[in-house]
Amino acid sequence: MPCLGPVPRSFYDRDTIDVAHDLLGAFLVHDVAGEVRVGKIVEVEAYLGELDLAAHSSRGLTPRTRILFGPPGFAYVYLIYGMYFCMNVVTEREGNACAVLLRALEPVRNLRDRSQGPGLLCRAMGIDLRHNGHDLESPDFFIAPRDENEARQVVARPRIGVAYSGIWAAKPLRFYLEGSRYISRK
DNA sequence: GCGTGGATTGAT
DNA sequence: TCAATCCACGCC
Repeated sequence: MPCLGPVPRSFYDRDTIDVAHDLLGAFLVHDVAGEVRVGKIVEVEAYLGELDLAAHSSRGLTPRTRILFGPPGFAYVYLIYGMYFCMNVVTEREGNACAVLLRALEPVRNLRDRSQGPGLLCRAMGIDLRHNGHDLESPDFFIAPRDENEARQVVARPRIGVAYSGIWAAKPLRFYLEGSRYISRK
């Protein structure tokens, strides 16, 4: 069982790869009209800021990427392919436009639809554009910490769907829990 | 104003 | 392999 309550903002105000690792096994919690949906994060991707050609922030500060350039601990949600949403958590200090994409959840409570893959994750959790810029310190939508005593193995692989990003495409910035049956793809 | 393409997904 | 579906963003 997840211990209830959000991780502090300082959790996000760290190196993005460290945050990505510590998000694996943590719990995404969203109160949807009184129904509390909970999923265990089993797969993420790190996006390392303006230098990372796979990151949205690599094209600079625009209306869409405003949240990425802001302080850590906020949700960056965007529409992809006109039909799905993707959720990131903003990391590192304000101005370092880094983030971690949440890619797959293991269902814990009130998750009836599949949540493997960033689009399905948002659909199952009831996340959409209204949550862009949401402060993850708030009680209705937050991330609760993982159990640090739980044994686990983290696998690093190239990120999905970023073949256009040159040398950044091959970097092992996708992380998942080894053995989880809920990761989005092999 | 117009054209292009995307951090996806599921069907063919 | 491809279509669904829509908007951000670059360029005219």
